Amino acid sequence: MGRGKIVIRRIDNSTSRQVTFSKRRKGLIKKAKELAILCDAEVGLVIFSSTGKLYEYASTSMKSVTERYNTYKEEHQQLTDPESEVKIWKREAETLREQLQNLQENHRQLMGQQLFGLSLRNLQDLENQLEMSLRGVRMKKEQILKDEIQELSQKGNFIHQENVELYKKVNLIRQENMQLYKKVYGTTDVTAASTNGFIQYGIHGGEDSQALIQLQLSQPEQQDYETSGSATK
Amino acid sequence: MGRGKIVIRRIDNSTSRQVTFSKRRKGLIKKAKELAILCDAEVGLVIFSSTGKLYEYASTSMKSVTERYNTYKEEHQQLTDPESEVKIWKREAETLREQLQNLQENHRQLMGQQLFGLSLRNLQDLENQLEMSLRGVRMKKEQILKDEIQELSQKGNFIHQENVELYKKVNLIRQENMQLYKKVYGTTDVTAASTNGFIQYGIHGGEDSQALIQLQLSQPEQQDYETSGSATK
DNA sequence: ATCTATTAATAATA
DNA sequence: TTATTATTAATAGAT
Repeated sequence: MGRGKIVIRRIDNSTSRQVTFSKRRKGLIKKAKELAILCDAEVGLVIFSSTGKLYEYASTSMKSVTERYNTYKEEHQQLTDPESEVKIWKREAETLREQLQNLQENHRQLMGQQLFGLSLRNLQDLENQLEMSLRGVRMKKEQILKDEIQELSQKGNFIHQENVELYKKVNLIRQENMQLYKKVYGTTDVTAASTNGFIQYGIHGGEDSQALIQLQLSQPEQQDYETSGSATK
Repeated sequence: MGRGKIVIRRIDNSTSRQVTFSKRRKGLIKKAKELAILCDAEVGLVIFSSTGKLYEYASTSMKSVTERYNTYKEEHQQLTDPESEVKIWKREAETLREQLQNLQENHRQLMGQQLFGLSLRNLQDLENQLEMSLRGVRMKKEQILKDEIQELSQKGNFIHQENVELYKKVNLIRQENMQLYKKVYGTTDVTAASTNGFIQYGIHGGEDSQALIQLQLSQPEQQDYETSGSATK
């Protein structure tokens, strides 16, 4: 899965080996995590690099894994030290672990799982909670979309305004042109002028000019789309 | 890297979870082996499935890995007791605290709070999750209600049956009564008997008796309402 | 570290 | 479990 196929044997080049180790170690630990989460498994992983450095991952804790492993293997080992500060930290860990478990149960139920022991009342509460959550999420979603729309709208208005200014200038210049035209050819040939559409381009030029402006506005918006990086992966 | 993208969260469907576990476990162990060989590393991997089955891999041996692991921990934390074990427990607490915080954030979001940093895509996922949860809760609720209805229905049928039996007995006794009546007053006065409605109460007494029975059945159900202690609390 | 062309893993499906 | 295959994910090699 790289620029070329490789054979699975010790990489001789020390640098390459180091680099590959770094990449693959990361990948391995990622996959170990995914397995633990996806399949609700308890995973422990220990890696010593060829230089003797230790890397480890445990879905619960390495202690938990090794203890379970040893129990599973029907062996026993106990290492405890009655140091007082140790006890304090053990208790701290225990407290946290309890909180974690409570939250996990709650969490599962919010995820629609583990609904076994629940009464109708509990389920009703859960349903209400989920509906409220959903409302919150949807409101936030709409908010984002509305903000985006507003931003675009503002930009649109700004550009529209710019265009109006430009049209004013164009009109002025055209009027100047008409004046010059008169001076050069003598009498006013209004029909010729209006046929060229000069007078049409006023600020109060009616519905057509408005439509024209809108049409021109719709083009250059793309560049400023930065909200919600949905394509960012 | 399959037919579709997946989110890394516990797979609900038990069969899918089993299949995925089987595949990914194989993949993980393969990659652990490759890392050990390619990079000359010592690797130990322990996996407990959600059903409690143990799978393991060790590039050398699990004994070697755990021993080296423990040695490393001891060395790296400068011998044992006084401050080092405290550090271990501090780290343990830290790990748990992190897990707790992750779960808490996730939890808050499931509760519809703390939606600030979320992209449209994240919100969409959340919304989907909440909708799925809601479906689960509602299904469970319906299940309970259906079960209750079925239970009541069964009890109803049972009591109905009892009533049918009782009516048979009543009819028999009435017929006996009629016999006695005859014996006492001589000739058969059928009109008097039927006017009292005796013969009407047969097992094949027609639609009316059925309706009557139904009516009487609808009363004494209350006492057996014990599912879902909605009023318990 | 970062960037991609490629290979490898695997999700969905049967 | 195994096999197939369309896709995604990992990563080898290069920068």
